[in-house]
Amino acid sequence: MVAITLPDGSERRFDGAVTGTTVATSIGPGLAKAALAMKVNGVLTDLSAEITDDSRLVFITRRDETALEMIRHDCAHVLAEAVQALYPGTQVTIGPSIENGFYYDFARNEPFTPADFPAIEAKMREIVAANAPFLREMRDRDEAIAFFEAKGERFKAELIRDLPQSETITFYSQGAWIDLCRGPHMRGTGDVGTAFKLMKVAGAYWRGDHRNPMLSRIYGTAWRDQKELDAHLKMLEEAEKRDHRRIGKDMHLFHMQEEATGSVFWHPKGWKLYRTAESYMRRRLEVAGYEEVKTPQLVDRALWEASGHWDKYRENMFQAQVDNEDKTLALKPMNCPCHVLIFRQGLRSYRELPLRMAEFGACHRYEPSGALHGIMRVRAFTQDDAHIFCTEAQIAPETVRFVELLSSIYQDFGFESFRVKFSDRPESRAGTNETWDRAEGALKEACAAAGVDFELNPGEGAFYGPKLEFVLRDAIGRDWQCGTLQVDFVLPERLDAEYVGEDSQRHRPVMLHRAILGSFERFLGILIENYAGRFPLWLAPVQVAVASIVSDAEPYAIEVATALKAAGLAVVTDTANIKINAKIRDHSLQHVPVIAVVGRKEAEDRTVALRRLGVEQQETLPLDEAVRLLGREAMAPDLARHIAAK
RNA sequence: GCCGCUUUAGCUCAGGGGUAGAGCAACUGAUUCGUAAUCAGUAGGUCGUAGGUUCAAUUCCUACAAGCGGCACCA
Repeated sequence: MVAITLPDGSERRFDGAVTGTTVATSIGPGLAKAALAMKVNGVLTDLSAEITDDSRLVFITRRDETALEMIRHDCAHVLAEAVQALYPGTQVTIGPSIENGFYYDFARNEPFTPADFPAIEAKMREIVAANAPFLREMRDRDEAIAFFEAKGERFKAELIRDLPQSETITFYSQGAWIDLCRGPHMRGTGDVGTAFKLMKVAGAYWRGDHRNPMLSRIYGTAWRDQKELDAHLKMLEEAEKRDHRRIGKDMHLFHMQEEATGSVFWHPKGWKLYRTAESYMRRRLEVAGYEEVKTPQLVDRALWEASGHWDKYRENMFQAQVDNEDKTLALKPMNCPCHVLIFRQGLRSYRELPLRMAEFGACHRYEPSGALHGIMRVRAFTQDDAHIFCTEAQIAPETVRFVELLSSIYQDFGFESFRVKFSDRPESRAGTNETWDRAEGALKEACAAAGVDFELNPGEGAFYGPKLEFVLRDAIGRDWQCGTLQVDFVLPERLDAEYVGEDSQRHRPVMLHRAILGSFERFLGILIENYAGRFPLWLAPVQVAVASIVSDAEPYAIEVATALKAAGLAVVTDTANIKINAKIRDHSLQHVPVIAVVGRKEAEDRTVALRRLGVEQQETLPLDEAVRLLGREAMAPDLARHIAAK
């Protein structure tokens, strides 16, 4: 007797072992048709699996999030079958479901191109239409290895060899095609449906290791139905319009060119945006108890040797020599060693701790060519860097303060939520295990105190200490690390930083490396994408466009612009001899938040007609009132709060 | 760095072995027109760079560079 408990609490009894299919059929034909898989006591399982003991059972239907993952996984199998049917000799490797879709890595001498997609997709549709059932079978380990080796599938054979001995080897077949797979799968290839599309090809290293051969990866997207697929494709199209490289060009914010690969040429408007962000950060840091410094770009290699960078990081450093001097200098890739040098000037007291030393530090790193990406990943960038010299006991309270500051700043820039990753000790590291235990422990405690929910990111810490990474997303869902906080017991030791404690003895301070924006370049790139170029008034590089309707209003337009500029606003004056419709269009396309229109009427009445970006409705105000209003609205959020609090 | 793709006017893109074309932008002129494109005209290109094949290359081939999509990297 097997008792099955359903989510509504009802129970059904069966004489013996029973499959999910049988249970579903016993409940009703609707469910029998809709059930794609099931969860038995919380474990996702094939519908055809036998249930031998009393169990809680939940059926998975197409509406469930889990079903979407299964559709994608199954679709990867369908892709693999199609590819092997069309391109004999292609070896299969792995093909998981991922966010929005799936991929499959193939080993083939000639890589795939998007031109192959129509044929592959057509074959996939045939396979789906055939609706072959997914059949699970267990195999003996050695037999499974022999099976794949006989077929020339050496990657699959390698996978099985590396599975733990205890692992059951399961295969799934769909018609004549069979693959090593842990499962589970839906009932048959027909359940995949037709709402899928192959998206792109890419090279990918076997098992993610650059020493391994490169495989040919095909990415696809798959959804429950055509409507969802269309919505996703539409979303991607929209996201493309938010691309910071596109907007940077259209809005004349910056450009990049071959003569300075990986460096940004900031144009006047982009630099204005940059400076707005910088001034804001400078105020926030000052209020938060930081002291700003500036340290050299070029520093003797001796310092980098002492800090450990020469050993661990040299290949990423730009070096410089001078003809008649026998010295090697390096462009700083980080600011920390220089900050320690400032800390070491004079004898420090425990009374000075925590000492928060900030720098908008311009750094150069030789990033691999393939890593460069617009202004998000560059070779020359400016960090909103700071180092907090403190005692071990101060790690937790300083982390809490930092997280609060970061959250408030992200909110001011329009980011309501962000992800936090906790990266612990990497394989290649400095410092003893005991030191790492202490550092990781302190940081974890601090996270608890600050109420930070983090995902663990094992082995990804800096060589000198564990770190928190604050991650923001770009328009198409790529993650970028912006903020960071890193605990460092190593560098103070290496560079011999010390302070005199209450006990009159000398002690090592701990260093917290921390950044909020990360780099201005990356953060502004994400900011551009987040706002799609439609910045709030305080950030907009051009805040008001004053547009005249007739040339009679030109002198007044200039007067209006002058008054707005005097109030601190960034203004362009448009007195060109073109129609007001065209001016509205031009400035709207430039995402200017406010257009102040002046014609004869406004010139006579000494008013302006304000039009907000994308809003047809206008508001006509006396000039002085408009200046006051916009001046107030354009205030940075921290200053606005200050005024509001009064 | 690795795999693939791309590179033609300021921008977006078409073209193709016989030395280039559109729209928008720019410039000139007309127009003074009230909230997302006024009309007409003019000018604008070593077809990424360097080699090679050819009577002839921007087009075909090779190398390099940069960009794009991934992978690896991101101290």
